[in-house]
Amino acid sequence: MRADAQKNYDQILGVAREVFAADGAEASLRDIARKAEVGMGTLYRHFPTREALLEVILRERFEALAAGADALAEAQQPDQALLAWLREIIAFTHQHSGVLGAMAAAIDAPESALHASCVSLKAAGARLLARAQAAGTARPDLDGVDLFALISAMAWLYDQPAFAPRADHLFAVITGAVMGQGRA
Amino acid sequence: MRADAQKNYDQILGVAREVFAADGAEASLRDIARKAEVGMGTLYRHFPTREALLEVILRERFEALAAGADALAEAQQPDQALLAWLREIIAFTHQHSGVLGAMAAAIDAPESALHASCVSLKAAGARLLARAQAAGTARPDLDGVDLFALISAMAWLYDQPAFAPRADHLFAVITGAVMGQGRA
DNA sequence: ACCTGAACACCGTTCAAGT
DNA sequence: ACCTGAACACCGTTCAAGT
Repeated sequence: MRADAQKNYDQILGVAREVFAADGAEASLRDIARKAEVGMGTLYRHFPTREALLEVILRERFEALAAGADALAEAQQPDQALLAWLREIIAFTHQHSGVLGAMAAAIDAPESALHASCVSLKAAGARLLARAQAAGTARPDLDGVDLFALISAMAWLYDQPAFAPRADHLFAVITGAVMGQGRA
Repeated sequence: MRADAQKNYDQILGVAREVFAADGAEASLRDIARKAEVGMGTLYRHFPTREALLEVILRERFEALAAGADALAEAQQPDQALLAWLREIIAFTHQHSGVLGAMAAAIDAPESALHASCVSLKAAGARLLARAQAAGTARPDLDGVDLFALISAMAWLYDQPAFAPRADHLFAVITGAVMGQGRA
């Protein structure tokens, strides 16, 4: 890559990190270009879609979450590992509002730049879920998509100001249902 | 109201019903004004906010749902009444995508035109919940806001194309948790 | 190669001017 | 009183023109 192109690429990425963190996944791309001091065409050249930009920013976090799933599986009981991982992923989405909405849209869209991340994150969760199910500590009638959907729904709850104060409690209710401990 | 004003009011309302049903609660107001063949100012004169327009359109449905809650309480066992009402409200939101997101935002906003509807709907659900709790067939650690939050989250799941095929199943999982039957 | 910024087609909201 | 539609400040996306 040419030196000036590399500089613009880095500049856009740095600004986008801040703006997405502040405004969520629906943040203004124009605003990002403006703050990065590049033309709109430059932003589009480097990142043809919003998803492409999000993907680069979130990739390492996704990889860490997927790796974390396997580490937890090694270290803890099946149900505790699943629960700990759910806490991790929710803590992550909590700082990136709307990201799981974008992920949900990318699950069925193979052409989306976020698709691969969705699939591997879903698979990481599905492995933990299957392990807990084999141990009899998770509902057997859930699959990877169900788990992803429930995670997304919980992330959505955390994003709503009216519900955020109760979101930790609702997390416990929903994960309780996943663990088959609805009466806990 | 002047005759021409009344005519415009009715026209806007009729068009808005269709457009909101087709495009969801975030539908373009400009599009509504255009299809109703009125100027933007006319739309704003009659409905100063998007919420005001939504409220008029949804009010009778909300009232029916609140009345339905009391009718169910008369007719059925506490847990069955609550479950049947949850089905009703989800069926309703299913046809009006995004409406519960708008409702969630209005819960903590007394100035919103949707606020009163939120409160009465929340109260209707809370009555059914309290009755089931008293009978020992619903988790005692949930309140009206929690129930509203879970309903909203389920409506959000139905609105996501990737999750919609599993939404009925996830409805069963979540309501199972409310009923304290996570292991069902 | 790569960049810029205007152009285009949208949006919500306001308001001067008309009847 | 009430209505209209242009104006303003945004947005995402594209593309001719520049270096």
